[in-house]
Amino acid sequence: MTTKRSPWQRTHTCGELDLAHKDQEVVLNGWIENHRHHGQLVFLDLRDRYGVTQIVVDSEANGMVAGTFETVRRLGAEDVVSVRGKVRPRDADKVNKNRSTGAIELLALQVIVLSEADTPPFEVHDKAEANEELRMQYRYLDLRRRPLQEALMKRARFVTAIRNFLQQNRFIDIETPILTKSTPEGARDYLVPSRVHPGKFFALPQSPQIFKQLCMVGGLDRYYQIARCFRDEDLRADRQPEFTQIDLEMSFVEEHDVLDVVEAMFVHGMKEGFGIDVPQPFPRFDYFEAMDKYGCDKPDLRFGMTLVDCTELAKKSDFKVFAGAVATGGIVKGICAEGAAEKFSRKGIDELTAFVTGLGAKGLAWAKVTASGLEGSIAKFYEGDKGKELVAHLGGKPGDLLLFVADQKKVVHKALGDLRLKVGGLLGLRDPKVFRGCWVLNFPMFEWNDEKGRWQFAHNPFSAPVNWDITDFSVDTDRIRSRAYDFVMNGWELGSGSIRIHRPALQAKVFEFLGISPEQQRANFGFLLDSYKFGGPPHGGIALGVDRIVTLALGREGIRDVIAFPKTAAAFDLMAEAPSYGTPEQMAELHILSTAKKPES
RNA sequence: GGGGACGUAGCUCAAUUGGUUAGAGUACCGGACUGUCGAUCCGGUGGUUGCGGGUUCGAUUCCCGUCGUCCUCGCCA
Repeated sequence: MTTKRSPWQRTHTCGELDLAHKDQEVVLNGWIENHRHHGQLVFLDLRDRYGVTQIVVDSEANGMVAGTFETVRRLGAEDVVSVRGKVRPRDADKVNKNRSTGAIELLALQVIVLSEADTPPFEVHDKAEANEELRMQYRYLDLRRRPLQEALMKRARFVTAIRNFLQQNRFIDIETPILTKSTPEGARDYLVPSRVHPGKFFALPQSPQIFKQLCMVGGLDRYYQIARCFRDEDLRADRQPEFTQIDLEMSFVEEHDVLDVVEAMFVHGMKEGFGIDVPQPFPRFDYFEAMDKYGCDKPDLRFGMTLVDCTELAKKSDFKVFAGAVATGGIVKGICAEGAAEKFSRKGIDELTAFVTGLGAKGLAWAKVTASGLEGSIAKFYEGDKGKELVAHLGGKPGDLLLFVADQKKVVHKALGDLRLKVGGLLGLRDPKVFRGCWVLNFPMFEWNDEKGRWQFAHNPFSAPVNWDITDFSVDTDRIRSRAYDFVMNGWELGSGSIRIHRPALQAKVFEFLGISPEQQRANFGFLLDSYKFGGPPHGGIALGVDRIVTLALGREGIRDVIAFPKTAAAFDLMAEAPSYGTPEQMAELHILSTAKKPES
């Protein structure tokens, strides 16, 4: 084997030449991004991952290899070439300040075509627009562009920082199976038929949950994995059928141990990966506190405008809507939009009203605070001292806009919580360059499923109840809390975890309450339950969504913008055209008969 | 599974109330040009208006169905 560099191979990248390389003879490799012909003088922009360098091809240049100029005349966009040339400083008035290499240009001595390109289906340079369908179909072309390259490079830096941090904090990177067992609760599984076991299927993991807990039983103490997870559910801008989590688990810990280490890890990753300083510490909210103040379990802390309970004041008023809601067991809450009075016309408020009624509220009560009192739909019910009391209760001042919803608590929180976000957005309070994290703890353990007519896990079946000694889950079920926590930033749920149950009797009791028979427990989780019989340590952990974190940090629209090869909303890979039909031979070997009608081909 | 938006030249878009030969920019091809950097100038190629059906004298336009993309509700323990 030769170790010698071939003559066409690059000595530098397209992003690194500057005045320090003056007069050097170098070789660059890259794609033709643009070409500008001036008769006997041609400019080429040569692009690689590192940047763009201007190549000058002068038909009268000394020392240029014969035929080079004719070669260059035939070049087109996206052709791959090797250019040997001499680095030449540009005149001061010809410097391109938009490029790192803008102070120089490369005077070509020889150009070799390494690969010819057809006219691409869309223009590859950054300024050209192309619809997302086409960009996904020709993803390798979109990958040549800066936005995706930047996202992938920063994503890699972030993940590397996370790995380094966890390695230094005694976590072990452990791989868990991709071919595993289907679980009955939770999201729909992707199934993989077994050839060797007729009629049986593996499932792709929705997360490594059970395996990471088994790592704790296995005495590994601290586990982590940058883990691919699979869920066969309908997609959104922030969901893909396969996605990546920073998954970790720790033994002999309580909530604060997990939260502290994850918070430090996250802050480190944001700094190293994206250069973003995230202020610490992150507030830690009890679930009900978050619901009361923000109307949701993933508060956006970039601005205030918290929900204020006005139920007591509402009782005193003659406003039938308020009184009526209270009389039927409902509540009244309001938000105070600082300085927003003049920013919302009557029409603007009508739009807000339509917004909340679309969320189930019956209407929107409002008032503008003036120097003399209140103006607006509820003003006549809150004249004089009553009005002053209301304004003071909400912390309002002249120029503020007060917005109220009266209804059952659930409706109020949904409507007013979402309204808070909408108004905050309209007032420019949700700056994408500001990052405010928080924790929400002690989620309800169960939630009622109307459709199935039974209780189900609100978080996951392994989350411990706050009270270890609980014996009967059927008493005050809706008030039982679990030691589950969410990691939230700017209104996005970025991570979720819990302290787990590690005692088999308690785990069995939880399953029993949810109507999962001992036989089902054995069939689905037997190996986990068995493991606890041999000494399961107290443990807990969390999983953070890498795709969402990167999307948020870079201010992108959706997670497809930070994934190299994403799928469509219908979970289809437009480039690979996956999934595809199995051949009859494959199907037979896998003991599979499809009931789907295959379109005539 | 439900709702909504979109689908016209390789790409990004336009096309009056349903009316003449479906246009523009860009890309591409050809020509001119030795200092451009989103080069410029001149000329040219390029269309199953996603697909199928219907209404109509006439459909890019209206209706139905279907396919695809995106958003959203359900769903995502």
